[in-house]
Amino acid sequence: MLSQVAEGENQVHFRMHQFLARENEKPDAMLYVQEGWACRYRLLSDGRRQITALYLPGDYCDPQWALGGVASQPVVAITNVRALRLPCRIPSHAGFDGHNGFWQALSGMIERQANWLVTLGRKTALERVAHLLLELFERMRQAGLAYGQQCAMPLTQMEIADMTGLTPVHVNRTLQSMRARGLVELQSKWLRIPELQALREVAALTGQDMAA
Amino acid sequence: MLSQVAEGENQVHFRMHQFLARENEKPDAMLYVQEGWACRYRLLSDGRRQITALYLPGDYCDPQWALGGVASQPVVAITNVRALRLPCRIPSHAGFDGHNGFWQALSGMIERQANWLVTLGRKTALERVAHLLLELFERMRQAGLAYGQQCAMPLTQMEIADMTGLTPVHVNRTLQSMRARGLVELQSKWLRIPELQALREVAALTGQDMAA
DNA sequence: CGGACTATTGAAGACGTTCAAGGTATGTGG
DNA sequence: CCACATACCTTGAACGTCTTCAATAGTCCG
Repeated sequence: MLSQVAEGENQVHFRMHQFLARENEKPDAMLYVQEGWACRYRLLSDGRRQITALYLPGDYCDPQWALGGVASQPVVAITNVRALRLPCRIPSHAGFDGHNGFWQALSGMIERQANWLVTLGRKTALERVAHLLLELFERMRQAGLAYGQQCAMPLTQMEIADMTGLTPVHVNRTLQSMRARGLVELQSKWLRIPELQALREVAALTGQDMAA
Repeated sequence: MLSQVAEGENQVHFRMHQFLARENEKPDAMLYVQEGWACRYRLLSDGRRQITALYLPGDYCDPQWALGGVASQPVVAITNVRALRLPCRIPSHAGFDGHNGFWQALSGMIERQANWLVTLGRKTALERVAHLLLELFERMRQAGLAYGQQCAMPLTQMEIADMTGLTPVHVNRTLQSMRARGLVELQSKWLRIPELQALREVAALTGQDMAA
């Protein structure tokens, strides 16, 4: 997708739990994630945390940096991450070549964000977790990282909780319920979805929520 | 803010409850809201509704249309709306003139969306309603439509519920609690905030959430 | 092998929902 | 200008989902 020229020079690595960006920092480059997962989040003063975006291989981190010039929320590596540094500016819309993925990435991020507003505002624990697992699988599949009906899933239950707005305890119970129903198989950081359609129905998606 | 040339020709009106855009429609123009309120939302199959964005005077509806070319969620007028039709395309970033507000509007929308993820995922009813009323007041103030510590607030309690992810009944009780504490005065579509700082603390904002 | 993080389980409790009814505005047509 | 219909707001009581607290097991990795 990107030019191979001088890739090595612009490649950067982050270890698990290392920051890709800190709050209110002015990033000097956007990152094109090649390997590993990261997340953007916000922390409330009493410790409550909400993850507001996930970055998977093939994602730009973060398109918004090119708009405002500032990272308003911290981004931290969930696993080890390998990425490419890209110029942090709005590409000319005339020359779509080179970074033709930028607008698509920005649009996709806004779309996903709006979908999560619906999920966090109106859905049950079961629907929330289903939404998350489905989105992860679909995004991994589009990145060419799904194998059949399964893919890597490095999130801990606490991270799932911080994404879905639940407590880790309740995520645990919800996952058990889903396993018991045969909706998902999830163990040792690996996710398998026996019946994609069944999980879609449980997630209460509207059809516009994500690539079918 | 916008050129006065030929304004009349491009001015459009929408009545309360009329659609500014329908789901999956390809809008032929962006709208610059001059007067009135509108909202974007998503409806689940069982009737649950979540509002995902509010459009107030001075807002663009919707910047994202210029990116994807499609309105993925319906937009409906909350009050009567007067707006200007603008070309629905990404402005050249070299020529900021004319639509210099576009990037700022887009960036602001993404920012607000991320803040609502935090609120819907992690905050209590009281904090949610406080966040909403504060945001409305601040945005109205920036649009020059606040008078002292008050501004118009045309939302019904049901619309507040669909924005905050609560039930209308609980919004009612939350508002009463806020009134009893002297945090807000809200009657006949008019909002007054006696102590801005007190409400900010109740909203559990982080300082980055919105213009101070 | 030890230490820390992660997952699991149980019991009690809180916050918000649901259902239902009554009261108050608001706007329209006669 | 009043009558009426509709929408909106308010209140009460019972219920349910999810949280909180706490303790135990499992897993990973140096």
